[in-house]
Amino acid sequence: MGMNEARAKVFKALGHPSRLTIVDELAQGTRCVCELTALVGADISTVSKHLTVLKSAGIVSDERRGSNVYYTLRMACVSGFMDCVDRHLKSQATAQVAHFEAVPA
Amino acid sequence: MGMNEARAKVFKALGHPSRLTIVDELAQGTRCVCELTALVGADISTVSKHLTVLKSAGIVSDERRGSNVYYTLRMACVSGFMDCVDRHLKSQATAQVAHFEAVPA
DNA sequence: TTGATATTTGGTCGAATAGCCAAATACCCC
DNA sequence: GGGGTATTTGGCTATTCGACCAAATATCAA
Repeated sequence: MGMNEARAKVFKALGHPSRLTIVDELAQGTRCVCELTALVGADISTVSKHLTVLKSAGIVSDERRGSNVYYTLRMACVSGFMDCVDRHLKSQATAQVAHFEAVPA
Repeated sequence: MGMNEARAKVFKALGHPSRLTIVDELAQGTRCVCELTALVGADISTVSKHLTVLKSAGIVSDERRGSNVYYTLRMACVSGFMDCVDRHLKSQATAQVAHFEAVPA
């Protein structure tokens, strides 16, 4: 797999609202599938597949403990980039407002 | 658009090898569509559509000068995260090798 | 205006994604 | 082993994506 293909796989894995919700939660600590399912609010099989995507991109790891499977965030720097994206989105929103306000009524 | 939907749009836009190639190049400076097309090696209409995706995610901006359109990277922190992803991919590769080597011949 | 170059847009088609349900698997407790 | 809970996997459908080609648009120069 080429350099950019490997990178793209990571970004692609992060490119879904439910998966970002999961990553945000895992940034707080390890969680089991049932907890994440309750959080996301989709079918458990859907959440399981989202977790498979994150895992195969190397963003999370899983570990079975008894009848539960726990997932852990492995790419801590994701949170840092998330902050960067948020700042950017906010500044865009501001620019957008400024643009509208610049149009005479 | 919800918080995580907006974020996801950014990640999704970055989740394609050709678009990462473009972003890497634009990190070096502004480029016209023709330069990026040569770099990516796909049909110019395909590259144009990739640029539309990046632009609508707010990652790049465009500006026409004469008959050319120039694109500029607007989300500088992408490069920082790219480094983080690369470090992660490298450490995974190392772990993978270690895992194989741990298996007796 | 005509012709040439640069870029975007519309159309089509095959591949990939995301969701749900149902079935399979894993583990625990009895 | 059998039943119950947790999770994954397979199958199906609808939607989205990505690539190309062809046509439209924009700019420039003659």
